[in-house]
Amino acid sequence: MIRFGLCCVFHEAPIRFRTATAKYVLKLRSLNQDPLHYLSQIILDNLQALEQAISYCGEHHIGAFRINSQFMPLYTHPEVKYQLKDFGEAEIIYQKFERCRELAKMLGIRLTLHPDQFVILNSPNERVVKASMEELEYHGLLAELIGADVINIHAGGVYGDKSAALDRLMQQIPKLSKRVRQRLTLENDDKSFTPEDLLPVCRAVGIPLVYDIHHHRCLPDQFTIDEASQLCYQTWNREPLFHISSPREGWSGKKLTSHHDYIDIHDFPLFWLSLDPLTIEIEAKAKEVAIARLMKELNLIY
DNA sequence: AGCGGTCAAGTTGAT
DNA sequence: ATCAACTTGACCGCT
Repeated sequence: MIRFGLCCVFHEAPIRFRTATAKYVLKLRSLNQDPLHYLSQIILDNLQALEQAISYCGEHHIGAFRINSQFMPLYTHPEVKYQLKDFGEAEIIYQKFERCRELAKMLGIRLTLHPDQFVILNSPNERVVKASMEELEYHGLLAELIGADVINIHAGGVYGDKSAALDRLMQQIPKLSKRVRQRLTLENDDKSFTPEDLLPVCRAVGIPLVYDIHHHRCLPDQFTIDEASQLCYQTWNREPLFHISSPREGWSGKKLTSHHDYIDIHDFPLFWLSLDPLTIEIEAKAKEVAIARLMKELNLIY
């Protein structure tokens, strides 16, 4: 069984997640107003949106949903930081998390997380590494609360010495909590680290590799797409996860890295359909509309 | 209601 | 030197 995953937001369906800025929260505090109430209201709204998102996926044959890192906004911000138990509405929030977890389980919707570009485990700057570890621990908590089995990150920067950079990455991973390590995955990127670079790291540390075919096309290595797909697939101890996208201006355009509204069917390797099981997250700006079109073009009848 | 300025964080490469 | 890109616009406040 192949399933497609939607990333973070909806294009047409009226389901929206909220965020907050540190500036505004700090302003509330300076005005002696209660920022916790503001933040808990955002989280409650996000929980309602998540429930809607999971239901939508269930109704539209979308098998996975990636949750935005800002689900609990500013959780790790040095000047904001809060804990759920600080909220007056804490019990309701925990109940709604459980409700989302159960709904996703009942509908068979896989939930994933993708911490953003500021999580750099291999930075030479130890403050960056420390902040990254804290951010990952927040994702571990969030993953447990919603029942996500993937926390997917990139390998970080190169800093002029790729193998030293990968060594530093391998040093940091064992320091993470179990609930993060059990979910942590690496992904090949479009500028620095190929599947060839990361496969040995993943094997050594015992974490899976998310294969991003678009990144691999932007930054190829010795492996063909078929070979990389197979090798990445084999790193998984649970249902494998791949990414796909198409370049905004086509493969003859000058910027290959920005995403198109839809997936060009020619960019989709048909042999992926024989990989079972598999989750494919669709990175296309038209979001759920792009998934519907892709499924139709692939003639997948559910 | 609509719109504009603004928003935590790191690294890379295009301009 | 500056800035866009990266998983992604959404936030408040002014008119």
